[in-house]
Amino acid sequence: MKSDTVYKRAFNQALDIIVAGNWEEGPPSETVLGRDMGVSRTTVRKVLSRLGERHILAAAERGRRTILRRPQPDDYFPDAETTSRTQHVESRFMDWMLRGDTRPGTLINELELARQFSVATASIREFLIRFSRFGLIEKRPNSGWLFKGFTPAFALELFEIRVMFELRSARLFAMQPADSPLWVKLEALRADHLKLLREIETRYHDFSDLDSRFHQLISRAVPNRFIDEFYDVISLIFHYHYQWNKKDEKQRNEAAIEEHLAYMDGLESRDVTSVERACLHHLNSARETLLRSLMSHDEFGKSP
Amino acid sequence: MKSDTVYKRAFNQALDIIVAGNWEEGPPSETVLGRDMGVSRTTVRKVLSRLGERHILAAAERGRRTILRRPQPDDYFPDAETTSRTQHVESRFMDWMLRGDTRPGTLINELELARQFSVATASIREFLIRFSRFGLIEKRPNSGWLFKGFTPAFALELFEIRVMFELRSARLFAMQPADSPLWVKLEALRADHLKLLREIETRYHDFSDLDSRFHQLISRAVPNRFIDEFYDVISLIFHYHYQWNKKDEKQRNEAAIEEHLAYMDGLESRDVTSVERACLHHLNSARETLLRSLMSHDEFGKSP
DNA sequence: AACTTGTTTTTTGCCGTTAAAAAACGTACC
DNA sequence: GGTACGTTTTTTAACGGCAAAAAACAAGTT
Repeated sequence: MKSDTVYKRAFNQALDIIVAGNWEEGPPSETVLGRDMGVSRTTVRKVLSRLGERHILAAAERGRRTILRRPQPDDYFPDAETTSRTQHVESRFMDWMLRGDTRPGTLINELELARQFSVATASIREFLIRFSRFGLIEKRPNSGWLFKGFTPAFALELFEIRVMFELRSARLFAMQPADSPLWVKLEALRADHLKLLREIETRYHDFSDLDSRFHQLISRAVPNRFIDEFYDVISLIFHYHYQWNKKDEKQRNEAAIEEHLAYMDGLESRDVTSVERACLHHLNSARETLLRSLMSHDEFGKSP
Repeated sequence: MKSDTVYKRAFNQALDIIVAGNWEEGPPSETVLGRDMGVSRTTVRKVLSRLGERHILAAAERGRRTILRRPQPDDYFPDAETTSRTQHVESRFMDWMLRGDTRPGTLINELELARQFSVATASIREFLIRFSRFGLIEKRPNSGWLFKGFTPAFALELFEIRVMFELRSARLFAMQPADSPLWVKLEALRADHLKLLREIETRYHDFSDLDSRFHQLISRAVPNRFIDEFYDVISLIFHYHYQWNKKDEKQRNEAAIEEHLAYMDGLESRDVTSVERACLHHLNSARETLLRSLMSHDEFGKSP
């Protein structure tokens, strides 16, 4: 059956809101609550009912509920129970693919994965169909899925497209009118970059988030659904890949921040040539990093 | 349960082979047969067994089966029984989307479509997940799918990418060495274009096939899985779209053939500027055609 | 009339199961 | 040892069903 992670996540979220002291006057209406937490009223009512059972919230009295006590750590549902089946399958699969000794050419067996991840085959199937657009697996009808490998060839093809898309978006960004709100956002992002650079010693893994915010800002200046979709591919690849490859993370990120700053200078100069130069410089070094990491994985982690 | 379309298609295919007179000495071994028809031995045996039941093939005698009679039209399974569930859902959905009065912003209901197409919801779900990469629908978790519409905006975004990819591929094609087999293939394709142009009055719908062969040839010169995948999007869109919009088909195709020929001249000149000019000219007119057709559909077919 | 909460209906997400199809296993023949 | 065919096992494709979550409906309140 369907998992109740939506409810459990919403419940934890409600506890956070109470802790933050936002319900001093009692919670807002069910409808408003549902909108704020992004769930249906059905779920809101389930959350409120549990808050009542646990004596955190008093029963409604003349349409007003009051807070009885401050939530404690053990009121929360554990994190493991708040990740949906879909997320679970995704992370297990990425792990299996990136960390396991899965070699290019391997045939993926739905049934086996289902057993291994303890989910139904349908969940695996749906995931694989969704995942197939990332270009790493390919369907063989009435047979399994072919794993094509997270290989240098994959990285090169990915970056060929990425360069085309990013150059296009960077050029269009530089052509935005001076009063566009994008420039303000870019300045804010520059400030975040500078801040992170000062605190690089301790906060260097926060770069990954900054990186995706930066590239999203550029590419969303003039949106195109196919480019947006492609960025989902990039994000997922980098998300899992960097979770696995921590080597030289600090140096890599420090260098990338400098490249981003130069890239921003280029954009603000509005000079196409310097935009392109800075953009290419950054993407080339990103490609090198990814390639180097794939090679070393091949050499030390996977050879027979 | 699973449909037996694989078997039925294979059976019809076997009848064709017999009619073509290729089994005069009896059929080859089950293994070879399976490889040739692209099915497993299990299916081959089912086919052979039915051929026996219907007295088309005699029982094996000293390892040799012989043909008893020539297959008749009523030996064939009807076409309707040879289309897989997946194909069926695809064509029904495209019809629903393109011909029906489905407006942008409509929420797609899995259950309703399942009932309408008489398939299980899982089949619809899987199709929608696969289809979502075409950028026309978007998932709303725990709710349905949002139909974003086959709108001019969609066509413009599609062509923005198409132009980027095609210019890249055309440039790379023009840079191929003179002894590359691609040039031979291009010449053959040119001949097909000229032939079709001469017989345009009667054979004008054959252009669609020629068009996709031409663009595939160019883009596969230096392959990139993401570009290949994007061409699947283009092919599907054009396949169903032109099935529906027949207006001015002859003139449109005639003009497109001329553009293709100019494009080929550009490629063979190996001059980047002329390649780009011819390529852009063709793509611009293709975009115009699609846009015009979308507009007229909006105006006359769908307005309330 | 817009809002709020209680109740019912519908739809999604997910599992278990079954027939079709593939793959693996076994045996015999040359 | 390789190839051909009979048999068994495994896997995919697709259905029906059930709990979670959303959506629709209903009635009461301000």
